[in-house]
Amino acid sequence: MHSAGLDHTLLALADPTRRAIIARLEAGEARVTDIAEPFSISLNSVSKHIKLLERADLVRRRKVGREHFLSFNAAPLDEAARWIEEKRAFWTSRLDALEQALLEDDAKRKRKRK
Amino acid sequence: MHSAGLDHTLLALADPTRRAIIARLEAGEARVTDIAEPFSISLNSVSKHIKLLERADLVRRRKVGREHFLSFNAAPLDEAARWIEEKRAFWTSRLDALEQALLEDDAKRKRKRK
DNA sequence: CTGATATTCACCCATAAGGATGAATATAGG
DNA sequence: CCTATATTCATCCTTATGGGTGAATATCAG
Repeated sequence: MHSAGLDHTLLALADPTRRAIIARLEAGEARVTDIAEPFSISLNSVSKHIKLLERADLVRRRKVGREHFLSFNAAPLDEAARWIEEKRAFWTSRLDALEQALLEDDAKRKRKRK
Repeated sequence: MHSAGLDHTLLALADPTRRAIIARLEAGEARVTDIAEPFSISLNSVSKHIKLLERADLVRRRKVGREHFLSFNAAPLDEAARWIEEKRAFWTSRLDALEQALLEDDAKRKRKRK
């Protein structure tokens, strides 16, 4: 299976703290300390969340001296979006088919009634 | 935070076995045994995977006698797709801005050269 | 060199995931 | 009633999350 990347991406997104970190990075690069500031958890815990995000390649790290600047990388979202949209498309077509069936049924009833 | 649903949805999707189960359900309703058949893991393990999918409301159960018919419910995908697409959109606009900057830079260089 | 700052590393803890096995429950079919 | 089938429940094991604390490392500022 070619799904390890997708596994890591979806798992990384399946946590509110990590989604908040990503949202924070939309405002631009940030250091670990900056990212940790709004959260009530320890700096260490945030560091671990960042590690999971890096494993999924959703976050990139640029070291300058003792500071680590993190940035968001949206590329892995493509595969995730593709998978989800494929399932949604399938379901939409299903619903369309159901609607079609209902319309045909309706038409049949009308024909009978006349 | 209103994210428990999203947490469950993304976590449920972050496993190849569960994604395969969903793919299987595209072919229509299936019993637990039917779903477990292609996998090399125990029936019990599959039962647990289904439970996670049900927690995320991605799978619905219809009991008929001793048989449980599972079906796919795409509704939770909407919220997941919305979140991901929002981040992708942000990033796309970013890339557009970068491209714009590069084009302007290019134009400037051309002007200088003439 | 010394002290402060930025991060991680090494552990510890609790809980959950993912797997297995064996027993329990419910129902279908003689 | 009896047996086979469909599924779950109760455990157990291993590994991974998500959190914490304290020490180690690296770098900046005097």
